[in-house]
Amino acid sequence: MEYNFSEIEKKWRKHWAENQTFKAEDASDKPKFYVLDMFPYPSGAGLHVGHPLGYIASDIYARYKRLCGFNVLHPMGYDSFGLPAEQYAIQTGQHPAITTEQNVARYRDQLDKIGFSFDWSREVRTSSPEYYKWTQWIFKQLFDAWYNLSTDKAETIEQLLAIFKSAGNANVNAHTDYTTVFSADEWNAKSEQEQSAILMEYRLAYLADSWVNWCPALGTVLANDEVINGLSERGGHPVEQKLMRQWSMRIKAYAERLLTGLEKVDWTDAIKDIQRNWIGKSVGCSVKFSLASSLSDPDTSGLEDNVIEVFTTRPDTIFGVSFMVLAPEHPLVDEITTAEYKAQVEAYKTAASLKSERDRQADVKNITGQFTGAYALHPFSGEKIPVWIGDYVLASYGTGAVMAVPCGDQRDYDFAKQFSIPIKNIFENVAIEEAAYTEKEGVITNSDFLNGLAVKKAMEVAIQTIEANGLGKGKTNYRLRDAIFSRQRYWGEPFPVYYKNDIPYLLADNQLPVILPDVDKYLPTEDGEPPLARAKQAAWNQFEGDRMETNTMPGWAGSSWYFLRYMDPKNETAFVSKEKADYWNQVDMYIGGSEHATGHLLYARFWTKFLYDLGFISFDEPFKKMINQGMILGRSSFVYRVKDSLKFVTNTKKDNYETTPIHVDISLVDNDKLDLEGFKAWRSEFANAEFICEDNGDYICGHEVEKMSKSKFNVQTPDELVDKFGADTLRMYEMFLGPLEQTKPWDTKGISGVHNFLRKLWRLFYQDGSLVLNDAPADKAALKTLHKTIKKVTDDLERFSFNTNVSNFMICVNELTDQKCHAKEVLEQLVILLAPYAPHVSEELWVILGHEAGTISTAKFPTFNPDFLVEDEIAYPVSFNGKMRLKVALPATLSAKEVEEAVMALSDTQKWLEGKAPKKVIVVPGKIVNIVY
RNA sequence: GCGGAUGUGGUGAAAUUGGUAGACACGCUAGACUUAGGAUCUAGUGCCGAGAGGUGUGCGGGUUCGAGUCCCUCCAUCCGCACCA
Repeated sequence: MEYNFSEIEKKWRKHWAENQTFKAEDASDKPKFYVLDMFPYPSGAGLHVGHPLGYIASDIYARYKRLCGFNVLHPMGYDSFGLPAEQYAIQTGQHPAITTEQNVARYRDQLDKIGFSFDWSREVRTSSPEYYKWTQWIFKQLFDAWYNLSTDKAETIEQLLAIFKSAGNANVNAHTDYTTVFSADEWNAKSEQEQSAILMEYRLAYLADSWVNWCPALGTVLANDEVINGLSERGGHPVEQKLMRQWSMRIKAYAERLLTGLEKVDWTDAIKDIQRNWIGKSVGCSVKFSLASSLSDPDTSGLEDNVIEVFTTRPDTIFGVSFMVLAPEHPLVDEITTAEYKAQVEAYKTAASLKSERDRQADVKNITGQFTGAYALHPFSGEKIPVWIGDYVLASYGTGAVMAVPCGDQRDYDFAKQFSIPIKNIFENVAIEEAAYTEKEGVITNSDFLNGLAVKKAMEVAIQTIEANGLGKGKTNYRLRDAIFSRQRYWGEPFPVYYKNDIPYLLADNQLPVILPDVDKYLPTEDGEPPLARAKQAAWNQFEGDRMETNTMPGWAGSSWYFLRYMDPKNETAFVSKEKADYWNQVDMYIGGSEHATGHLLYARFWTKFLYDLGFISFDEPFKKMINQGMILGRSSFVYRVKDSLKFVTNTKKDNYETTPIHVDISLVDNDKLDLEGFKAWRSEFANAEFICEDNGDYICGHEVEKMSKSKFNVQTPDELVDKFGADTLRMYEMFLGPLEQTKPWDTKGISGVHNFLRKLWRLFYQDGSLVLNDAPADKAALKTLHKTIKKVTDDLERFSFNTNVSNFMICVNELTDQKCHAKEVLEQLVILLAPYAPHVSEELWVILGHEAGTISTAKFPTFNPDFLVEDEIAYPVSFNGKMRLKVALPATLSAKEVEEAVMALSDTQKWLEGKAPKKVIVVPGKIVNIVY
């Protein structure tokens, strides 16, 4: 019997599907283990070999955990709302649901071929109404919640309303920018409209006018992380700034908890650092500067009522302030600018607003600014400080204004030099002629009550004094911004929101889901309204008030909680039941790409914390451990076209001609050798191609490692490899490629090595068509090989070293082959070890070993017995001055002293000593001998 | 500029705590076998050298009996952030 992988694999996939082998039970005596992959967006292109890499690793781990006696949850689904299906709909008119359905079917087909142990009964799709009903429901909870800083958690708006009605907002400590204080009576006297507007300032999901990244080509708003270098991530269209009324999520309320929560999770430092950086915490204090009116300019009278509030991380340098800078968009700019400077300030503001965010950032070297004519007063010295505007100050960070300390900040220093503003030095014994002194150490001078204090101490004293004088207070700022939650797209979740007199209201729970209505076209309306504005009233399954919300939710809405839905995917009365959420709890192992560091992974943590605050789940971090698989790069092939001709020259001779490299489809290339006829047939323009070949008549292509993409013709699909070599080979080969986390080039050359390994394994069972398995007790060498392998495989799995495990299996099979071992006793254990990696052939061999069909996934994982590894002899490497020169086999029982004596007695030792006496002999028992001479 | 990661044969890589550098595999060389199979088997394969031997983990230093591994300087590549006060 031969190793017929295609029949074996087909048979077992059918068996698993029919018997629901991998269905997870919601309750079990076994401990639970949740292994999750980041679910894919089902794109039209299907899977390439890079996609399954993480899925294979997680599948191996899930299968391993099952063998270790865990109740494993290992689900899969689709993040099926998204732009490509919508773009396709715009072009063809085909409803995105149809496109999505087709793509999902193709993905499923491809995934099935690889033999994953997913529990498909739990599949979720973010675009199905049964799923997005609950996405809408969670949105409702966010709308109906505020953040209580006193309890440091989200609470319901109902609770907040009760306080407002009985006591006003004076004692409410909420995360909000709303500063007006009102009493209970005042609140109760307000109109519904006024109350709604105030509550909006507290809600975690809120409507606000915000500056957004507007992409005219896509007709939609994009999140910061969907914009790359001023272009849209999808499509590469230009993006501009625009003020729009948008739904936002008050994620800033969770900034500190998102930061501290990172300490509780087992993620790589790289991802944690990206998130920390994104949250961007900085500690300092706010300081209020009052404005001075000028006697000579009557225009400035009354200015002293205004204050400019700044945020600084260096309150210790307050006496170094020699000017202030406001962002051009700062609301006080118009008010404080004197008549003399009006025109120049207006011109500067206009110039700044015309520059895109991207230009402003790209233009760091070019220092620009404009004096406003106004002066502020130093809070301690009372000195007059000129107030400038400059676009290096960002309106969206801190207070949009800075106190400039040129001696301690390089940007302030450059600005001062540019505009000849005096620079005051407040650092003792530090030269600032060339550059600012930005170290946070040293001693402060020229600074009144801070004189003689070390920087750290001066910060404390400065904050104390500022607070004591009512000039400001200690404050922490975060760079993290609230997340815009509206998109002007069709293919996303509709909001469970309607408007009456322009006040937004939620639909009732029993009206959910609000189903995506049909529209005639998937484009924005002529007035720039989102596509849903095209829907006729009758097209909505729910319609209340004057109009429905026509924005849809962003892509990250559905993916921020899908891991919870897998726990209870069919629940019609809750997004997940409390019991099931308690049972399955956190994701124990999450595998996916690191590109989601500031998007999905941050939002999912935010929603998890929110749902935890409201008591729906009992954990506040979703992903306990995470591994980020590296990208698999493609290997592109090139042909070299001789300039102005249809001649193509082989790689080794291309330097003799003037050529242009052209990407050629990798399916036409085998081991760099081009299929000439295939190439001519590939594209009509090459039908009459001529070739300048190697001397043996072959045409050899050049190659380069690049990202896989259709346009580079270097996409390798898993399907053809599965057909050629089988899923078990593909699974093992993808693991064998290198460490999971590493970026690595794809190359099919090595796949035969893995395939040959499986054939060699098969030959331990069948040789020349007949079964060679025997019941005889295994000899010592075979047991040693087996237990050595058990140990290595277990250890390597625990540290997620999937690649070295493949070689462990190869070594094991090589040794057993050399030993001519066909003992059931040994092979049975080996097959269980291998089952997570090569599940199909393992199932087949398991049956051949006499077990019931389909039971290997519940077998017991072998345990390592060190007794089998005990050695009688150790081959000691002997080095001289650290260089290994010879080996000597000595009994394992020898003491260090005995080893030394035995080694010194060797004639070879004397030879290497060249007659010199050894100065020192180091013996590490069981390991090595080093002789220093 | 800041933060993170990586750098080892012709190629993918291994070396978990400092202890034989290059396991395992691809490729290549030579040979065997044959029912010609993306077979199988044997031997070899870091570099220099006929050999003895020398040399070798991005560069340069250091610690140590011993360094791919620890410390310092520098270089290169990749990823993320970037006027964040």
